[in-house]
Amino acid sequence: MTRAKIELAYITDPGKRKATFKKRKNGLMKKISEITVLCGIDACAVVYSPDVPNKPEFWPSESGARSVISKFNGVSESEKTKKMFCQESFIRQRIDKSQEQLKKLKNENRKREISLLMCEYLTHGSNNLDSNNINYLKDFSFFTDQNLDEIRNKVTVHPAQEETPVIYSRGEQAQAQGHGTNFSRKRKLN
Amino acid sequence: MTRAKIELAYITDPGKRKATFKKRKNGLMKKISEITVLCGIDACAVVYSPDVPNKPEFWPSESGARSVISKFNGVSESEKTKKMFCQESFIRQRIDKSQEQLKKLKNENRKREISLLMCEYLTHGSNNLDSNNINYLKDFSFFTDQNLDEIRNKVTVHPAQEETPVIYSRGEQAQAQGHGTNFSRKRKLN
DNA sequence: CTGCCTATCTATAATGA
DNA sequence: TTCATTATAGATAGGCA
Repeated sequence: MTRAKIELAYITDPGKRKATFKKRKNGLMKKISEITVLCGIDACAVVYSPDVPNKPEFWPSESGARSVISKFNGVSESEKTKKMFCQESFIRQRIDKSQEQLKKLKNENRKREISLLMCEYLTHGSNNLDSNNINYLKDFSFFTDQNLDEIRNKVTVHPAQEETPVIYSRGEQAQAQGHGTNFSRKRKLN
Repeated sequence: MTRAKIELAYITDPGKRKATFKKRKNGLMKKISEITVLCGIDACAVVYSPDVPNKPEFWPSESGARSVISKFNGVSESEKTKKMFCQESFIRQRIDKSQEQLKKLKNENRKREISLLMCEYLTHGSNNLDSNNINYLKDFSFFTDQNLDEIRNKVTVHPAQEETPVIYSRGEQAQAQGHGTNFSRKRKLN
């Protein structure tokens, strides 16, 4: 309870000073917004918080304060801010796009890698399927399943049309030779 | 006597509005000087009086206000700009990195594509090298040259070691069959 | 207008959770 | 440290000179 009359002097106790600052800062903000609304005028306040030397706080808002201040030094800050925001979102879009493209390429790359491995295997027999290659078998079988689904789909929809790459149909053979896995089959989305 | 609770809305009566403005303006000034002294901080307010559109009033003093405002404009703006610049360059770095990775992946992808084509060609003969495939011949030969260089390099440095993929050595045959180009040869950088 | 008055409203210092 | 409380200091709307 405010028993003590405020003595208009610097508050030495840090805790008290901080508390007082917070309360009075809020009060100030309220007063400013009130006079602004009641009297239909422009007004603003700028306060440098203690312990945060370079981060002033403003009322009624930063843009509002900037608007008021720029009135008398003739600079429109809102333009700047807006411009910067646009630039930033543009850059973020570019990043997202690149990342997506990257993802696609990685997948495509993986697919081709597996196909190459298949080709190598079919050309030289199982002696090349050593411990270094065994790690590819899962993907091998997965892509084979995918290709099989694709082929069957094409055969059903366009029975006379055969565009499936040769290597992919070889992949089917390879799987038929006993390298199937329990990978779940996923339909290819065209 | 303040019998009526203040309703936070524009005061339509000019006389009342003016009176309120004057009182509240003084109160505001007092509050600002108080918080300034009590908490040892910099603060200022700028108020545009009604009927005097282009002549704002300042506290704690015009020079004081200008000092605070210039701090506000100068320091906070430059900080912001700096920060934004940092953020922007960080984002640009990410973009560059992504683009570079993209480029590498594209190249790798191309290489594998060509290898696949080689494989297909070797397996089924030249009847598959139709007009759709002819466009790949340049890259085909380019990568073959690259692979040849790589192989020769390895043979020179490690004569007993043979790790070159089979398809690549097949590529050498393919080129020997007469598909060479005038592509400049680039040494592979390990 | 300009101040002053005063009943009431508002802000807030000190305290406790 | 941050909220909620509360009693008191401070601010102020409307009236009046």
